This record gives sequence, C-alpha cells and structure tokens, in this order.
Amino acid sequence: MKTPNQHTKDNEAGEEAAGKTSTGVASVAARIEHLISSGELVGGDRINESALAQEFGTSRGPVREACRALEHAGLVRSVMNRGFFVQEIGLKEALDIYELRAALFRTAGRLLVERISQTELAALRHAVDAMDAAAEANDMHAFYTFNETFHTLIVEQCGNSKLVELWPRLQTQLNLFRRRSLVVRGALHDANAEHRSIVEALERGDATAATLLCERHVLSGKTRLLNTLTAPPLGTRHGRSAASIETLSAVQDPEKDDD
Amino acid sequence: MKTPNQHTKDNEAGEEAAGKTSTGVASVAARIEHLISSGELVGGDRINESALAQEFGTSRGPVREACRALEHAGLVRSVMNRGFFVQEIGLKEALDIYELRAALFRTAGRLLVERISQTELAALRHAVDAMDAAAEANDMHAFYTFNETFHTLIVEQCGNSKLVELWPRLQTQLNLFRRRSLVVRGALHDANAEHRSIVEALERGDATAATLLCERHVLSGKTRLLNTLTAPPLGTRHGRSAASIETLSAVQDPEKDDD
DNA sequence: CTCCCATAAATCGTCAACGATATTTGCCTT
DNA sequence: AAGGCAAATATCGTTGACGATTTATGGGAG
Repeated sequence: MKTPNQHTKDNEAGEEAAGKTSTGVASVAARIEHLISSGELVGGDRINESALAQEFGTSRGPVREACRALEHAGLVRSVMNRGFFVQEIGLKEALDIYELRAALFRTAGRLLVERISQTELAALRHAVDAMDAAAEANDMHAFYTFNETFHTLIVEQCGNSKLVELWPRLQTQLNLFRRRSLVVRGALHDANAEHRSIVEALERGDATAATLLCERHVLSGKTRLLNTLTAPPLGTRHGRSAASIETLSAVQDPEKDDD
Repeated sequence: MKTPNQHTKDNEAGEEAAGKTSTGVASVAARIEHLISSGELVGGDRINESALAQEFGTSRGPVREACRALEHAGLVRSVMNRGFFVQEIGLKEALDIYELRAALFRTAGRLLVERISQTELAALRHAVDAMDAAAEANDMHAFYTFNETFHTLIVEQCGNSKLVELWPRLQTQLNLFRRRSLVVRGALHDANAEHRSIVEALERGDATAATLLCERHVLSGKTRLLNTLTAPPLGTRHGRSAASIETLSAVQDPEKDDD
C-alpha cells in the first residue's frame, strides 16, 4: 500500500514503516517506543543511553535525539543530569488522555460526516462486523486490532492533518498505562454497539449524531476503564471461567522498585 | 537520604518536577522558538545547525536535540540528509489547528465549570473588562495580551494536565501562520462578547452553555480569521477609515516573553 | 552497631572531528 | 550557446572522547 501522495516531492523510496523523513533517529525512536510499549521498559525506569546505543548498534547521539523527540511526544521525561526516564502514566493522566481523545474523536466525527466516501463507510462496516465476530469468538486480540483500525479509519479520514498527527500520540501515551487492555467481555458488545451507531450516523449523514456518538464512545471507554479498575481483577462475577475476562496485555509488573 | 545541605543553587526554583529541567537544550529550543516566532526564521527556511550553534555559543549537539524536540512539537520538520526546516503553516493547517483548539477549549470549558473558584472567576472577569477597555482604546497589544491570559486561565485551570500541555503547543504552531494577528476592529467586541458570555456561563455553573460557548468561541475565531483573509487587506469595504481595520499583525510582538 | 563522610564508579551533557550526502560551480561536449 | 557531467564546497549524520555531576561503595567516628 502506498501512502497517499502528500505534498513532498523528495519523498522517494518508501524507507521504513516509521514514515518519518529523517534518519536513523526515527528508527531508534521507533525501537525505543517499541521497547516501551512491549513492556520491556516500564514507567519510571531510567533509560541508559550507552546501553541502548550499544544494543542498537549506534552511538549515543541518535539515542539522545530520539529520547528528546520522545520527550516532546510525552513518552519519556528528562531530568537534569540524570537522563531520560520513561513517563509514568497514572490513572489521573490516563483519564485526562481519555478526555482529550473524546474531544478529538468528536471533532473527527464531526468533520468526517461531510467528507466520508462509500469505500470508507464499507471499511468501517467491515471493521464493525469483524469486531462483532471477534466478540462472539471471544478473540480479544482480533477485537483489539479491528477496534484500532476502526478508530484509525475515522481519524485518518477526517481531513484534519493535525488531528491525524495527534491521535496516535495520545494512543501511545495511553498505552503506557499499565492495566491498559483489561477488557470485560460484555463491554465488547457495548463498545461495538456504539461503533455501529456511529457508522449508522455517518451513513445517514447525521452530523450532530455522529459528533455526539463519537465523543460519547470515547467517554464510555473511559467509564469502561474505570469499571475494570474498580471491579475485582478476576472473574468473581460468574466464576464460570477465567475466559470471561481476558488480560490481553501483560499485566506484568513483576518487580518494580524505584524511588 | 542525606540532608540537602548546600542547596544554594539559584536555579529557577520549583521547576524541576515539570520536566522542563534538562540542560541547555531547553534554552536552545526556547531561543530557536523565539527566532521563529519573532519572524527571523520564516516558514520553509532551513536551519543551519553550525551557524545557530555558533550564535548560541554552543555546539551542534544541543542544537540538534532542540531541533528534534521542536520537530515533534510541530515547529520544524526534518528532511533526511538535508537538515531541519521551519514548518510552513498554510491556511489549511491553520484552520485545522483552529478545529483542534475548538475541541480542546470546549473540553476545557466543560471541565472547568465543575472546579472553578471565585478567585479564578474574578481573574476572568478582570481579563474581560481589560479587553473591553483595550478594545475601546483600540489598544491591540493590550487586547492580545489579555486575550491570551483569558484563554490561558481557562485552560490551565481546567484540571486536565495533558490539555494544559497541548494548548500552548497549538498556539505556537498557529503563530507560525503569517497573517496571524490580522484583526478587524469590530471583531474585538464580538470576541469579547463571547468571552463575557463564557464567564457568565461559568458563573451560573451552566455546563452545557460553557461547553458550547467555549467551542463556538474558537470556531468564531476561525471564522474571523477567514473573514480577515477573504476581506481586502485595507478598508475598501466602507472606506470610512483605515482605522476600522487594524493590522495588529506586523505587530510582531515587541516583547515575547517566554513563559 | 549505626551514621556520616571521603573516595570510586557510573552516567550524563557537551564538544570537536570524520565520513557521507546534497548543492553549487565550472568545464567540456554537441 | 545550451545542456550535461565532474570536481569542489557546504552541510548533515554519526562517532568517540572529555569534563561534570550523580550514585554507589567503603572506612572511620560516635
């Protein structure tokens, strides 16, 4: 898939998936980001520039630059004379991010109504159907994937470049929140019902409905997160099977001592 | 664990926790940002690392890191093997930023209603009154200043740290837009009327009104920008007086105090 | 035995230097 | 003379090294 032609003429030979037009720094930043999102680097952990440089087969310069970029991206913070630390995302900040995502998604929906095409609508419908199927099959990973594509589709087609630029950044920050993907089974159907109503609003061209539904969908996600946090961690509800609650992603924080 | 004996360092007190504490890099980034906002570096211009380094009395390393940070801040873009270029903000992107600001300001208003205090309300009222006075006196600079404080007050007190972090970044990006501060005289009163109604909604604790008014205020600003752009640059409309249209623009801030 | 201070190790922030790539200039060919 | 190719310049990306500061370690005093 070629990315739609932007406006740069000197962008040739699709380099890497990162898409950043810079240098190896983008690759290094991506790898650090992966280290973080994969859980190898947990919030609050210090980033050893020399070690990372050696691991990446590069020098400290690019690592430093990547960290500086990630700092403004909100993934790490820099402390004077002590280096870079992985940003810790507490519950408060996670909820704050949900608010921002709601605001952005709302705007995306509002803008998208005016310019959505049939093919994009079809793609959205497909994603929703796939999520329904995944929810039925209890395939959390598939659900998670199609959920992301659904949101990404809406955001990336809304036509607001800055919003497109901002959305994944918030998503990544949110992924720093440890118990991110603790999803209750029933919530999947709820969430997808919201997805479906969003698509229906888009089909009708109902701007106000799409706007409101998009906002409320994210805020519902915020509520769902709160529910999963206040609710007991494992199935005390039915006790039928641990499968009713899936921890899609590593709730692993085996050992973490800092400060 | 040891008592901090000699802590007589006269650094900027109480800023370390914010993450701003890094090194001279922050200072370099600030200076580059100032170079951009002051107009010495125009959109599309290339950033000569060596020259800047020499001008700042530092080396290329910090300059590079600062540029990398500014890249993720949206002020510059990096092109492989060609360096950093000042980001060009066209009309389309400026309008996109207005949409984002509207979404964020809307959320700020919604959140602020629940937690605003009397002192903050008083501060807002003071800003509005000052803006009215400035509008009467046709003092564009004062109006601009109090306008900024008004928005900043609302944003910074909304309680959403991520929003507080994001708002000034969008503001700075918007400042890259060339004819940013082309303001029609009558628009000042309109804008301040919106300000006043926002404050009134906040006083009443009317959440829905505050939310809507905040959003529409920014969108009105977007419309005002469009009007100033589509309208002829100097008063050919009424021809009454050139004073009816003020170009605050070239005003290029006498003193841009870095926060 | 505990606490405190001096010393040692580790790591960061910064710098100057080296190869690599883009841009410019000048010469040669048609 | 115009266009294209090749050398020359300028600038970038990266590297390794050097102080500066923080953290860990060990010994001595109370």
